[in-house]
Amino acid sequence: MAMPASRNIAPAPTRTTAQKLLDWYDIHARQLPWRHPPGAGCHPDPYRVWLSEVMLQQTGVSAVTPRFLRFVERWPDLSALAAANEADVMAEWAGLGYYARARSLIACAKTLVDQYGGIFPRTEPELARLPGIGPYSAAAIAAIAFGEQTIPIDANILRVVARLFAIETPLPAAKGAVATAAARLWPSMRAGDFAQALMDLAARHCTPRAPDCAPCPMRADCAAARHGLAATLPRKATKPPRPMRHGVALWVVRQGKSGAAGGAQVALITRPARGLLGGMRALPGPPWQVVAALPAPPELLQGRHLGRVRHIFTHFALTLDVVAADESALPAGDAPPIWWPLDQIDAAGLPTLFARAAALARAAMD
DNA sequence: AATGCGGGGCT
DNA sequence: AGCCCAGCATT
Repeated sequence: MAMPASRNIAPAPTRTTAQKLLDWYDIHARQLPWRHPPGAGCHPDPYRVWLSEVMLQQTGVSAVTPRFLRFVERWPDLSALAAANEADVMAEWAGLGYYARARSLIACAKTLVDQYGGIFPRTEPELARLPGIGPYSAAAIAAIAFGEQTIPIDANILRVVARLFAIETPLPAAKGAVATAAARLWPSMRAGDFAQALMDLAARHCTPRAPDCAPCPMRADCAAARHGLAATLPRKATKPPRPMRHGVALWVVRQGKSGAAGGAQVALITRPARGLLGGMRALPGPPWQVVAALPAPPELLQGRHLGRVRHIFTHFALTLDVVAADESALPAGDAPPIWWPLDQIDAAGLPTLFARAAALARAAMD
């Protein structure tokens, strides 16, 4: 394979580069609830490492931390999670996004209990066979929870390595070169600490937009810093524009049966298990349509227009009109709705889009 | 190799 | 308004 475009003319970073970072990490490691501090002498709980890695897939530490603490308080170990009600787990995950992660998490817990005696395998290839654990997470769990000498490469580590070696090939083509460079950089011990050290450096100093190179312990060894390229790496192919979709969410309220539990109820559905917001509860409504321009609200009066919610997904922008409607407006052919107590809507586990639509609807009804 | 899949916080 | 993030599964 040809070497990547690189300005790594000076001697390649050596093992001392890694040692500099480990020394920095021993002082500056972030304290996180799924971690043991460096030098603790034992590895953190694999259950917590696994859960944190899954939550952290495409999700930031600040968003994950409170949700992680809530989750482990509710299900403190693997057996508790494997025995959990699946709808409860999905509702607990609501708002975190990428809901296939939660379904894989449940499947993985059951697999571990049923086929592995409730014990995590400790090698990278075994871990990578489990649901929701891919190449990165398998390597990360093996290194952090079991001390295996693996090389997890996430977006943070990729960024730091691309800069250290001034790899100018655009992503995703640069991944092979980054893996080769990372293997050269990696120390022969403390693989887990080294991975987490790279992540902490990436979060604190080697940031995507405006890296702060002055405090970096590896600055002297960084080819990008020498060439003033740090802020421009890694390079990325330009992304296509985001198309627009439009939808209608129905707000259908009925009076519950009289009695102690009586009260207003709102119609919810459970979305299909696969696909967008899969397996999550939602407001009913017809399928969303791709549009070139938004329809004016008066065109969609199947009921009283309560307001509009705009929501950005990864690959399209949605405008959702929330409409108060009669029970007869529910899409024919759908399964019967779940009649959820209106005063407990916050406990329904709605993903953010529908939580915002419901909040808007309740405000508009007052 | 490319695509689908959330959401919030940053600039 | 765009870019970013402790990626994975599917095709």
